[in-house]
Amino acid sequence: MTTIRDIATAAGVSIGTVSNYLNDPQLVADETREKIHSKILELDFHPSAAARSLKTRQTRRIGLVPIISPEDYRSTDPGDNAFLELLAGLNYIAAENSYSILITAAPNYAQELKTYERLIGEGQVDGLVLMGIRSQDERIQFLSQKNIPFVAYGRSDVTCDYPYVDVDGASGMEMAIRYLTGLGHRKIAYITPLNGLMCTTQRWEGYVKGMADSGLLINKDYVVEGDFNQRAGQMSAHLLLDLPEPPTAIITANDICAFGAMRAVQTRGLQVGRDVSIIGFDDISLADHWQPSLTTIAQPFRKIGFALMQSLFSVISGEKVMPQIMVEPQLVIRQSTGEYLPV
Amino acid sequence: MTTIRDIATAAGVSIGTVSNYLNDPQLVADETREKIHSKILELDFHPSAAARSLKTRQTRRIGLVPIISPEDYRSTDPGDNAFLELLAGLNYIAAENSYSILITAAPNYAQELKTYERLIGEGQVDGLVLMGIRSQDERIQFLSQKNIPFVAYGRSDVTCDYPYVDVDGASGMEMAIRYLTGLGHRKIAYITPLNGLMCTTQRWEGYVKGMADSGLLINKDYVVEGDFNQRAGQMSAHLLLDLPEPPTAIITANDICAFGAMRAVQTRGLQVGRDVSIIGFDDISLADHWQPSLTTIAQPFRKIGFALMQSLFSVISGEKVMPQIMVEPQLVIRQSTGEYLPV
DNA sequence: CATAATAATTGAACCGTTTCAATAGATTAT
DNA sequence: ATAATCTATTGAAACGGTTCAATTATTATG
Repeated sequence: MTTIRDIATAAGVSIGTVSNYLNDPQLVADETREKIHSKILELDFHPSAAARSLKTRQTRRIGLVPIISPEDYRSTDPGDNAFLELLAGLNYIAAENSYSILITAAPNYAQELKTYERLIGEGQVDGLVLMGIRSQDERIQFLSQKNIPFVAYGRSDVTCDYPYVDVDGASGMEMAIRYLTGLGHRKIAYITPLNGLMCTTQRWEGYVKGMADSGLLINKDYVVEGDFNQRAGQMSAHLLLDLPEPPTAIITANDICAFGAMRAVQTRGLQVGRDVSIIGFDDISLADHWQPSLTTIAQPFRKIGFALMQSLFSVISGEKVMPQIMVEPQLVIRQSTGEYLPV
Repeated sequence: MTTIRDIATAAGVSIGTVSNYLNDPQLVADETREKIHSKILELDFHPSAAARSLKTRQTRRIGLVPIISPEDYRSTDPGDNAFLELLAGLNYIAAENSYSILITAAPNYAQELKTYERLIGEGQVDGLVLMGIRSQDERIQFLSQKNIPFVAYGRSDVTCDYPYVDVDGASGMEMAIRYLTGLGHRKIAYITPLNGLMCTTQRWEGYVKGMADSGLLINKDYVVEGDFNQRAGQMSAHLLLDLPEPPTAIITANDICAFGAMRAVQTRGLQVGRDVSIIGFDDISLADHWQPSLTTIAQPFRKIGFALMQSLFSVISGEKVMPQIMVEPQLVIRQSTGEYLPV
């Protein structure tokens, strides 16, 4: 293994000069710079990350902590496709700044905080990205209080102020309802995301406001507590369709859940988009390729990933600003929604 | 920040003893152990990963290098769901051994090897996991030659011997063909994965052997070079169905591709499973929830992740064995395939 | 009882960088 | 000619652990 000492010896300078070259090449004379440069190539030198990090207290790594049990696996609220898009976004900006993403699994929620604490305590990462933000999220309180750099993908109802990037879920819901009422729908059901997640609260507010704005009363029967998977969508849709007066439109927790709901509608011999309109959330790549294609409230995950990483960098660099970015979702209209047809 | 010195002082012992406690508690007397233990809790001490790693040359990190451009993103051949399952598998075993996964994006294939080199050179990771194994994969040659610990998810046609975990794609194809011919199909088309990937070669061998075993000749028109996305499946299926004598069964590159093919079949007013049988590859979670549900050759991604990580650990620990594990895929029969009905 | 063996602890060297005060040499100002 | 300034380089002290030969205390052996 080549060390900075080998380079110094080979180039006939002191290690201090090589270090200068590494960190600020301007500091060394042209001739010396050339000599060091060529020796580095020749001897295939890569400065030790550990030694660097020990001295500078910088790791150029960002931590991400999914919960992974042997069977189950919930990194976050965004589903597979969404999560990977987000990760790609994070990673792309990270790589541009020679950062990497360190993924450390926690076996369950009980170990979660410990894992964050260890990651920071051991100096494994410079900062953290939080996903799947919950109500009264302890992670936010913990990290804020300890003054550890982080960004969250999502707002929370905690007392402290913290940096986040979030999608305006309420506004998305309002758009969806405005669109549906515009099509003549009045019986608009809603399969909610998981209870306890902040996005659930926010979207609910949007649902309430959207219904009120359109002069519609909320029918408790039309609101079903759901989840992010097909099974939940399917079961919830069946519940809704079993009602004496079934809804004519259903807004779901996310696209995957919407697929399940569509399935339920179809197995009853009804036609999605004509008999029942269905709206998803996220706009994963499958939404456009589904049969019929899915109308959905799109979150630009890739860009959210960019924004999260950029925000985290500005937090890490100690700027006094606290990034709090809201992203507007977009309603993408496809075939799963259509005009209300009076029977 | 608490250091080992603080603990030593507080507990009234030398730092050597604290170090012993950290690495092999048996070495220190019961009484001393207790004292150190309580001081560590009290002072919230976490040993610095950098300092440790500098001395021991161990990082307890495993590297993974996806290719991420601002728009595109190909980590590997497995699609979203598959990749996450694999990652969950890796991460779970990693976490059990207090390892983390370090994900570092390379912007393109040209930068790929450099990224691997840097990761190892800087001592960022103890080993690497390779995915999307290609023909004459330079990564394998490079890492083998440099004696860097790694495992690959897939065999390759390189001259050197290396550790891998792989699914027997050929056997999977044979099973699929045996099953289809058993249903009476004789015109069996095949949409291949991306050219250049080793899994493409292996599955092709399985296709050839399977056809031969069933006494069927290979019709060049029935073989279409495909890809892992819906668009490719859709276009390829259209090509096949446009033939004067269209196939009655289509085996596809993966499930997502199969979804595209199903779409093509359906838009022509044909019924999947009756008029045309379709078989996917992977068995992602959607396969079972698709309409009609997809018959597919299942790869147990989660378990493959386990095996990859375990193999990598045995390579890292310097055992003389070279793990080379073959996993049998399984044919999962669902609704997208059915008996051949003579017209 | 002396000696050998065992157990517990210590102290210092070392891992490979960064950092910064000190120095040498060259250039400019007085 | 001397002092002041600037540029390029040096050398040594950190950073926070691990490791291992040396030391001390304790127990077993002949």
